Amino acid sequence: MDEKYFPKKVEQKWQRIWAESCAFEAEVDAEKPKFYALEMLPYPSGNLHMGHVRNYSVGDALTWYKRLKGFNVLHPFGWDSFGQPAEDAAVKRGVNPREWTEDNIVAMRGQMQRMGFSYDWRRQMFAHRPEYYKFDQWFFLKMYEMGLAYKRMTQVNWCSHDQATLSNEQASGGLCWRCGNPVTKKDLEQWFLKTTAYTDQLLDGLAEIEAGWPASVIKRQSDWMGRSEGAFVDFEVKATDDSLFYCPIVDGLTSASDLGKKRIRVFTTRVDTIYGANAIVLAAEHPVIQANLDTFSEAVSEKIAHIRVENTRPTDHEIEIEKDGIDTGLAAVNPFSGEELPVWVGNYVMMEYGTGAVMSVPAHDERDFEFAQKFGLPIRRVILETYTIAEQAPEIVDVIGDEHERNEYRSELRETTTDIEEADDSRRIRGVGRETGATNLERQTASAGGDAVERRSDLGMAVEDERERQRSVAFTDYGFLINSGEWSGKSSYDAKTEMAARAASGGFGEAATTYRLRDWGISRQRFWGSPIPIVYCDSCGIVPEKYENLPIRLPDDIPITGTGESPLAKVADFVETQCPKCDSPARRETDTMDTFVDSSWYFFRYLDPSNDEMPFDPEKAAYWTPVDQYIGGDDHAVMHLIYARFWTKVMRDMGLVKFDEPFKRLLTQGMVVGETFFDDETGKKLYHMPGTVTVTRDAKGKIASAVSADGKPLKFGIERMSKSKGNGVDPDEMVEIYGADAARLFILFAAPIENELVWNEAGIEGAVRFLQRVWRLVRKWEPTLLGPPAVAGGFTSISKYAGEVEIDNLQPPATAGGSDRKLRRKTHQTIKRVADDFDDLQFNTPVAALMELSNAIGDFEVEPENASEDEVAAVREAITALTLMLTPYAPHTSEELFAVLIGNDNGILANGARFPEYQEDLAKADEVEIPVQINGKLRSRLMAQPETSNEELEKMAFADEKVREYTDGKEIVKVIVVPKRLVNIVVR
RNA sequence: GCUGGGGUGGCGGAAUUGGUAGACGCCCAGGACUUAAAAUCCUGUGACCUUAGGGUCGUACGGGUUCGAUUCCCGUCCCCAGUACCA
Repeated sequence: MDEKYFPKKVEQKWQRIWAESCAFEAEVDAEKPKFYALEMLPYPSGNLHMGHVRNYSVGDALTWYKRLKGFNVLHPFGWDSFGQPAEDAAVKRGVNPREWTEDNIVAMRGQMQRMGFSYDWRRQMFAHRPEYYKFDQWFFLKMYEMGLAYKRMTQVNWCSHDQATLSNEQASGGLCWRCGNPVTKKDLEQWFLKTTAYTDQLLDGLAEIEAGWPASVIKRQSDWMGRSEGAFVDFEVKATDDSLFYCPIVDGLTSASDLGKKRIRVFTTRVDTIYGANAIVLAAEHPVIQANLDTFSEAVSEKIAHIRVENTRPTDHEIEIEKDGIDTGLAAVNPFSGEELPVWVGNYVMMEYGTGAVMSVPAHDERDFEFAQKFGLPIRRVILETYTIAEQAPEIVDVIGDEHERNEYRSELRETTTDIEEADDSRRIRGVGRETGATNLERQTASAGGDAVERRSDLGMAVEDERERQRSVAFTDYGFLINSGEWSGKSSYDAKTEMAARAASGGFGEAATTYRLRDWGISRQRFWGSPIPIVYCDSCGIVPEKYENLPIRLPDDIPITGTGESPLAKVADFVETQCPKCDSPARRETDTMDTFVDSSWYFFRYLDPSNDEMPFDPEKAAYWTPVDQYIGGDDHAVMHLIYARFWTKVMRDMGLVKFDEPFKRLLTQGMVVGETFFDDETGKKLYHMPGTVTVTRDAKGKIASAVSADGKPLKFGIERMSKSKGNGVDPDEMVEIYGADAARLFILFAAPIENELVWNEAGIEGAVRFLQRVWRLVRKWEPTLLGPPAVAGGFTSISKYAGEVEIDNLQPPATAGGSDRKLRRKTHQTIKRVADDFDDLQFNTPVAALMELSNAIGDFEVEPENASEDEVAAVREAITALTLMLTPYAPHTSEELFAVLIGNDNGILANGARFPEYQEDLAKADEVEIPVQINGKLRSRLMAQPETSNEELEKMAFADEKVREYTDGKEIVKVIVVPKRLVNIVVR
């Protein structure tokens, strides 16, 4: 073995051996448990950035671990290679999108391979190649047959200057990203996939995967789909001149009963507040408004037109839009109270959600409150909060609310009530025998030590102020109904359900559920995507292509200008075709599919990448899928992960797969950010590489000033690392300077995987140092180490490449208690820690454990030349285990060291080696340290056998000199002994 | 605003889920080796006090529960992320 560790040499050697031995190629093998490890596929921008490296380093570490644990691991890679950047490059530089994409893939694959990631490259998929997008089209046709793909009019962002459709990002701020002209909305016919047909399944399925997914992702998906349970309520409309009023009957929005009544339907989640309604507010686009525009006064019509125009303006998220609206002069009757309410148009009501009409209840809804205040509408309170009620009925307090609220009340109730009852309804708790109600302020005063009587008199004013403040905002919680006719006195929470039922039985509404999730618009007026396989025929209409005509190929060479409608529309060869039904001349659809289509099912293509008939063989899918672990950035928490889940459910309904959820477990890794320095004169950004920037820092480690190599002061900040930001560390450079193993080790050690990672150069140097230390250790012991490997589990089954290697199952040395015994204990404790952490998907803490083990080997008192057989055995076991466990972080280095250990250069780790086995009897400590506390303060420590009884420990504690100091002459109140943990003596 | 997640040394972060707070690494300081430097190795490294044995404080802040709280409960402040008038 080389005296020094040369990462580059080692890495190139093992990358070659792995490739030659096809080490990472996996096939279906019913005998072995499978593990499908998947990382989100990248867009081939041309450069790997550190975010990618982090993502693939985690995935690869897990892959190595599972492989060493004996799983048949599938670890594939592919390219999300359709999409806008290729078209932008074509526009800007006149390059061919296909060539540009292919070149980028070649460059990035080279970078990936230099990092040494263990992929089965045979299974690589490319979204932009016809062999793949053929099946995008295949799925589209299937969904069309299933009624899940349909076409309808919708609005797109449109730049009339460039004659181009724009994505929301390209139209941000309401201006075209290219020419800066204002963006308008344009109606276009677009294809949609019916994701809404699966909304409930997508929501309910979250429960199935909840345990394996980050809570934040589950939450965001659930919010995105936005299920709200509530009720529809129909309000009868009255106009001053009824004969002029026209109520179009629109499904779900309005209704006309047999009595000829004209009704507007509102959606509300809080029917219980309906007695507090002061108006009905409609969206400007509401059909009832639009149908009756001529009956309104000119001022009203103008205002409505104005609101409508304002609504189409793309909104800037930062600015809160001021409430606006107008009274139409129409009236509507509250079906519960019989009260007549004015009908308004309001800019805060959206046509796209619910029914485009709301009942305005200012006392109990913040938006309605704001609206009522602005226009001087009456505000009537119909719910009182629980506390106020409690004063009237002091025996029983019902608390209805979320977990947090209930906790808050529960802890207060403990002080003031004799009994707490947890009701069956998990949302409620009930305190019995409560003394008094109290406001927040009173409770705080009380807990600060105020006397009850004094509190009431002295703080009376303050309490009133507090109550007044509460009246000045909308009260949106549940409570008890007042001013609500026959419902007064009821709990509003219960009334909500009962009132919805009343609406249904009275024929003026029903319980209803609405969703935020819309159908998925997949049409893109772009070139670089899968063509939608549809033909328009003058006689047959919309005709799906025949399966045998797939793939509908993209033309090879077409001018791309970035303006005008879909570029494909300009290619006559593409557009002109024959009707698949009647063979007469017809036109092709020229829109292409959203690239999210490609990423919705790519992970199934890996299972069967060259299948020409089907997207994949269902039998192969039955073995490999679902994905056991998916890893990627949380920027895909919503769209991609909902679409992929939707696609899976559709495939299940098509009979291709037999499960509901594609990803059992999801890991979202945090961003990699870097300190970025700006040269003020040139505007250039620099990443802080050694020697390029001199930095001074303040006491907190924050940058105080930065100076470039040539002495110029620089500006600085922290930004996401990427090529486009100009602050990306180039992975190739990392590999060149430090080696791939060190880069991977550092990136996994530096922070928990879900945290943001601030890249710093000193840290990676630490990783190199650690690898060098391990290298030196092995070299130091090398003369004594040759022979069969020395750890149980190390080598059970060995592949054809490496040859058979015997297991050397060491027995614990007879002379327990020496330094060898200590090292063996550390070795086995480490094995347990590392395996447990990997199983928990923790990648930073095992490194610390491995460093400790390596330090322990380094601290071994005996030199190799004087070591006894047992001592050599202990060291050999420790080094063998260390090397094996280091593999997921530094596979090249581990292979090289392992080859030294066993004298076999064939790549044993990649070809059948096993993770070391933890042996409990060896890990067990001979002695444990027992801290002794007096009144909870640490005063002394005892050494004891782990099996020492509680009584014995107590006796030992009292015998301790230091303990005596604190206990002599004191009364012993209590002694707590926690076995193997501690002794706490309470004295007075 | 709302929702979710957080707040532990100079820094990244540990802590068996209620039981010795600060593992491991980085930075920094001192020492050994060297003609010298680099590399390497050793020592120290939460704060304050100290009679050198230790003592006191310390996990954003204020309370509570407990023999014991970074961990559980309540309140306050701050940071990050998501979201945006979703009725």
